[in-house]
Amino acid sequence: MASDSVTGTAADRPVVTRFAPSPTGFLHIGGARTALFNWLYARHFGGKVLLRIEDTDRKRSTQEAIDAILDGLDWLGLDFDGDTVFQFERAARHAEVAEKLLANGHAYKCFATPEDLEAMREEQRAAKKPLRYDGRWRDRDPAEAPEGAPFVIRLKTPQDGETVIDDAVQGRVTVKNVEIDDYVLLRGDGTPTYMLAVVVDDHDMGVTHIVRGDDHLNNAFRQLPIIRAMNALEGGWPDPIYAHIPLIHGNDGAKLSKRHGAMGVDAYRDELGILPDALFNYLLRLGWGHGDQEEFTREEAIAAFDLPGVGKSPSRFDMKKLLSMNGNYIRTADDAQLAELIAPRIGAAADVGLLTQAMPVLKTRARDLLELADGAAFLFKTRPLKLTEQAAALITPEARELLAGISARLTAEQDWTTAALEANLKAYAEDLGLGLGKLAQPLRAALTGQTTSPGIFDVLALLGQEESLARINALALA
RNA sequence: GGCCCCUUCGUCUAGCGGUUAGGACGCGGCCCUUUCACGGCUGAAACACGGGUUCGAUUCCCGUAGGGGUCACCA
Repeated sequence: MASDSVTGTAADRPVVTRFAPSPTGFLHIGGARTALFNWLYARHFGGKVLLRIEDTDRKRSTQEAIDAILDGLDWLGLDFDGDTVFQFERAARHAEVAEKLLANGHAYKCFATPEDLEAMREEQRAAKKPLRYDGRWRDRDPAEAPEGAPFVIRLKTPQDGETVIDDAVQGRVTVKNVEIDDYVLLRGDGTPTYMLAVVVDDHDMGVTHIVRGDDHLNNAFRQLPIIRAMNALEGGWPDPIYAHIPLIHGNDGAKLSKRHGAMGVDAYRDELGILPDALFNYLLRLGWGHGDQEEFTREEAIAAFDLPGVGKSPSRFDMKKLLSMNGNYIRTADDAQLAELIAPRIGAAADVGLLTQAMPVLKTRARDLLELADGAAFLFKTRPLKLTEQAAALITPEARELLAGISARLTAEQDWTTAALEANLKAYAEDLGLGLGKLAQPLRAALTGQTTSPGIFDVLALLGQEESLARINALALA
């Protein structure tokens, strides 16, 4: 079973997961899915999900990015427990741990300059040897360093044996300890590196399960020695359970490009008109499966989600499928809510009441909010309507004559309902010995300016008698 | 290059020694139909390759190939 199951202790504690983005940009698709999986896992087991902003890179971290990430998470409906932790504020605690490691022989001062190290790497490259710190100060007496020379603190990692991680997603992974070099814990200016900060914060926050992208799998082997050293020193530092989830690639198999996932989730909302539930569901199914089920409510997702269902191979982002799923969600979404969502996209003329009324026939025709707004636009067009090229082509002299006939009948129509309108015009078509299509298409062009629209009787009913007749008469033969 | 990970239809996935290899997106056809959609039915489409293990491999093991990740005083 488990190698030296220090992991057993973390498994016995109530689940605590965390999402730890670095605020150097928006919340992208990969980050959103990592957040989602952490959230789902904690919710499934009745545990907690914590949020930590990894802002120790002062040059690249921005408030805008923090706001964008928080906003994106909120939009997706992912809520976090406890207060948000800002990593930079904890620098003193990180340094404290580094000092403790140093004082107890688990770390040491390294006086090598960046130039020394670059030269070292250059040699290694030339010799085609692995690039890694060679431990030149590991066993050297600090007294040999020039007086007052700057130094960093490096972790003294084990040199023999191997480290085994039973990853909840990747399975058992083994790395020889010689592969892990003595990396930097505390920089020359006394600030902590990421490698130190994550470990200390995860411990202090009580994180039991670390669910993150598998680009961090190698890091786990570097972080474990800190945990083990601290555990040896003061106890209470059990190995966490690791779950390294595969990354998401673009649909060409390469890294996410600007066209797809590299956009922030806010762009999915604002520029693509994606519903949060749809993105939630799509992301859930990207890299995770549960039998044949494709659609999940949040409750179902929480009930069904677990790590064994996460696949081990990277997945490609497929916009087509996202759109298809989004269309499914639009079709089942509340009419009034959809109306509120698209009204701003239509403009000042938009009327939420009318939009809500029209929504049942509009929403089967859209996969995203932009299409939905486009589809609704005819309702608010002002006369004279601008016809599309295809629509204009339908308005032949014969069609104008038909429109005149239709106008006469509809002017006399007392019962302006879809059913009555349908009966009326079908009878008319029959009287003329024409297929309904012969009437419907010119009528559609006159009413909407387009060749495609919801059912023609729905359009008439929605537009109302007065507006419908005005649009028809504008093109009917006088 | 070293190390680590991955490999079922084009894509997301189900499968956890014996299945006509299932579903979804996309694609083709048919039906519905006033257009476009929706919906229904239906078709084409996959176990990367080579060795083992086994009565039997998509499934277990080892290679090969391909893909990805990672090698900072960045996170």
